[in-house]
Amino acid sequence: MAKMSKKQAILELATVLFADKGFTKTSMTEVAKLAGIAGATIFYHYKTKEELFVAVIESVKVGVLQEYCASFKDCNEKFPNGLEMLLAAVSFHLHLADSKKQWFLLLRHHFTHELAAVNRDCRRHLAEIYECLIKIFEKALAMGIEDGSVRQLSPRKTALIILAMVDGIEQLENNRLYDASALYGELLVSCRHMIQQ
Amino acid sequence: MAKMSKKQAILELATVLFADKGFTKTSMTEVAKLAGIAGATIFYHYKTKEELFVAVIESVKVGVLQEYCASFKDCNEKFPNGLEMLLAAVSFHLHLADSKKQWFLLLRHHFTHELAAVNRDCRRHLAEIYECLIKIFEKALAMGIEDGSVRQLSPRKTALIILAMVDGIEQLENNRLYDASALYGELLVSCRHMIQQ
DNA sequence: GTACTAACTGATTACTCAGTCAGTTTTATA
DNA sequence: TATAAAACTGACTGAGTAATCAGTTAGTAC
Repeated sequence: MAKMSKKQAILELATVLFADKGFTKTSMTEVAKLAGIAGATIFYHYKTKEELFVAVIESVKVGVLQEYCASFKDCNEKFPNGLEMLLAAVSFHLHLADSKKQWFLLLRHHFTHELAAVNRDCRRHLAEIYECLIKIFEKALAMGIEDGSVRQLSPRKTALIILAMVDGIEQLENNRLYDASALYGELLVSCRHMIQQ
Repeated sequence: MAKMSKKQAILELATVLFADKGFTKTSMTEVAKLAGIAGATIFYHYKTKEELFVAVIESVKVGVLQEYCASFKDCNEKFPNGLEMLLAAVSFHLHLADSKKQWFLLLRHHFTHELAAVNRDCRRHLAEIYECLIKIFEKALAMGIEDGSVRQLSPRKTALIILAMVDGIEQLENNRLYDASALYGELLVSCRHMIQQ
């Protein structure tokens, strides 16, 4: 195992636990125990539990922005048209939500949005994350309208709808009542019909 | 205020609090205080906090099933074709999610699905609720394929996708980052494109 | 009125948790 | 090696928690 600072260990374990069990049911003692440090050490690095949570959200933001920047820079050249770019973006989102389940679990937790309502920093991070997710779709749709592969629609509104749809599918997956991964193919077909000329 | 049994009062207040603050952050003392009864009274009617929660979920199930039965019986006659029926069902879902926010908040809480994984009754109620929501969409789609208003697609899978989409929109609404109600019109148009012939 | 039951309660228990604090260890620097 | 700062810790506190229980009240049948 790579050596890392205790502060970093706290952040990473808190990410796992907050995502898995939620804010309230995760105890600072538990984070400390898993990190192999004294309980009080967490409070040396993070003044309160809430501050730790916001730090976790910030790290998710950094991660999401990195992933998307890496995969969608020079996107104008990479795709034949806007329609194909949008479908690629949806695929990428599904793939990322699978490989980084924790991030998206955290974003969906009720507490995250409750906190965002009263905590500036949390709200800012959340807004930046969502803006990044939406912008990719929006850009693809605008491109598609330009190049004729996408019908006349509001890129912004439709981007929000597609985000909601993809997010809804992931939620379904987490709920375990239905096998959402069996829907990925159908989802892409549906998206295509939804936006194509 | 209408007279009601204390048991009923407990159930209704618990519904509000569980929906609003989640399971963990709602204390039995708080429910009792709001109901104007002694804390121990709750444990006379419901053995544990978990049992109370399951009772709340059950009451949501009863509510959802009633609402949908009332609005979608004789649905074969009420709509010109399957496509229009599906759009009506989507509209109805959006409307219900607005007028009965608590129900859908409860269904989305992480804890609800955690509990469903280990509690038979909770799982059964949840499954019945979702099955009801999906069946309406599925029936409309199957009708639409029959009457030619809907393209060839898997009614079941597409019903799940549409449910996920609608649910995602409502989630967006609750997150308060975006005004999802401004998307309702666009959502219906998107659905139409998605499934029409 | 009496007897019986269901509904209800106040006081208490055993426990968990976020956060504090005084003091110790580690690290960096001179 | 001496000194100061940063990192870390064990022991503790006070507030809040679900659940229990012995006992009280309200309702009903006769």
